Formats: sequence, structure tokens, C-alpha cells
Amino acid sequence: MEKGFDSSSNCITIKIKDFSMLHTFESAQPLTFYADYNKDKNTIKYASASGKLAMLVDLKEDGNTATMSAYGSDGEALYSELKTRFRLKDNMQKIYKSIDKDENISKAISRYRGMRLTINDPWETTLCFIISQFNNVKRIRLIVKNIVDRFGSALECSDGSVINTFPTSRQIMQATDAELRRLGTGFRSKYITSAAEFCTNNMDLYKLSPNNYEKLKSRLMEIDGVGEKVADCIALMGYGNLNAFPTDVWIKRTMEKLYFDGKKTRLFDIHEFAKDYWGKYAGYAQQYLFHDARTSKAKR
DNA sequence: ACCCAGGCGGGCG
DNA sequence: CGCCCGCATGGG
Repeated sequence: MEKGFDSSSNCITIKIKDFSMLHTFESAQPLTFYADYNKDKNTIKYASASGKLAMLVDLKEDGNTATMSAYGSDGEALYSELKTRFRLKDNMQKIYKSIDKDENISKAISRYRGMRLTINDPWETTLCFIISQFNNVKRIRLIVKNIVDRFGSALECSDGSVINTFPTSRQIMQATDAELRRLGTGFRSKYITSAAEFCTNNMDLYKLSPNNYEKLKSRLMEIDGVGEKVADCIALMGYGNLNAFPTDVWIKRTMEKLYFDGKKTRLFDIHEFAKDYWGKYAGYAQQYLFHDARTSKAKR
């Protein structure tokens, strides 16, 4: 990984190996970055709820090396954020070697080489994955965008462009139920307002210990509307717990087909299997299987 | 028309 | 506990 900061243009440029923008974003995993993601131009505009990070990312891929350019006044802070959020320190060769246990994973790795997990703001991740329940990716993206457009605050970037920040839990608290429903949230509206209140007044997501997976997950499940699957998504994609193994309908079907002889299997047994089989990088195995399942289904 | 989507809480046995 | 149901909404 190489980096350079140009202080006249406030632009940081990082070269990264084993990074695929396309697969990372098409895998429908970094939901919080979707509000202004341009697939054709390979750009992201994003501003965090905390207001600490605004980024315009322009990413070019060339083989297995990507060049990421982002803008911000503080080069070191920007570098630190990008490093965290795009998991730039992950040694993909080591991770691949660790999870590459069979032909299923092997194929997925070769198809989507460079696909990364990302780490996003815990509150934003919570909101996105509450919306995700009993929903589909296309609609989730639309609803998230509606919410960012409606409840975020306008923020002017160093290049003069304006981005809406992701709304804070406090901003979402102001929303009426009817308003949220109008943005497409449907029956999830009550979970959204309740989670916003709870995360503003009762549970500080930024103070939860990120490393104790079991404890983190049980704390997250105290939020109304957050069950086991959504808690696993937040643990993995909001706090970076790579051992989490979110098991949605796609993963459940895939796991039953590939590892349980096509038999209907309890969530508990799937989790135990994933833990034994893939260990500390189970989250990555999950993401490759998930994307592969969805992509091959779409082609059929 | 019918089925499905990155599930969850509640109710019942 | 495990199982089953309803739930908004839009696309295939």
C-alpha cells in the first residue's frame, strides 16, 4: 500500500492491492455508502452522521491494484478513516488462504477477488440493517437514500460540492411515523423511531466494546427491531467483528445446500459449523458466499 | 395473480 | 425452548 497527500488540492491518493471497488459495492454490503454511489464513474460521496468524515472517493481499478483518491483538509485523519473503513490493512492473501477450504469458496474467491468487507458507523449500520429486514437490496438502497436526503444536513465539501450527512439518531427521532412510512420504510417505521430514541437516550453505540463479539451482539439485540441476524450484520459491518456470520435467507439456503446435505438446518447449527470451519474470518466467507449466491441466481 | 426479499416480535403449545 | 404468523412495498 502506497500513499501520498497533495496539500494544494487536499487530495490523498492510495494504491491498494487486492481491492475491487466493483465487487465490494455490488456485494451490497457497505449499505451506508450507497446514498451517492456512482457505479459508472466509480465514485462515492459520503458524509458521516458524526460530521467527522466527508469524502469524495474516486476509485480506479487496474488488475488487482486500485487507486483511491479522496479529499479532505487533514491528510492523516483522512488516511486513517479510509484505512479503517475499507479495511485496507487486511491481508487478503492470508485471509483467502485461511477461508479457502473447499471448491465453493475457491470459486467465489476467484470470481470476486478483491472484494472487501467495510466498516461503517455503528448507528448508520444499525439503521440500514433495520431497514434491510424482510426487504430486498434495491429497495433498501432506495429507502436509505430517501432517509439521507430527507433527514441529513447539507455539508459543503472542499471542492464546493454539497453532500447530505447521514442523519444522526437524534435527527431520526424527530421523524414522525407517517413521514418515515412515506419514505418507504413500511412496517419497520416503529423500529426506526424506537431505535433512534434508544440509541440517543439509553445506549451509546460509540461506547460499546467492539471486540467482545458475544457481549456486543447481546447488547445490540436490546434494540427493538434488532434480532440475531441484524445484530450480526452490525457486529461485522459496524464494528469489524470478522468472526460474525450473518445468516439471512440467501446464506441459510446456500449453507443447507452446500454443507448440510440439502436439509433444513437450525441457525444455531449453521453458526457452530461456520465457527469451526472458517473460524476468525467467517465473516469474509459469508460475504463471498452471499455475493456468489445472489449473482448466480440473477444470471439464471 | 403469485412469490420473494440481507427478519423480527409476539403468541401459542 | 421451537414453531408459526403477520407485516409494507415493489419487482420479477
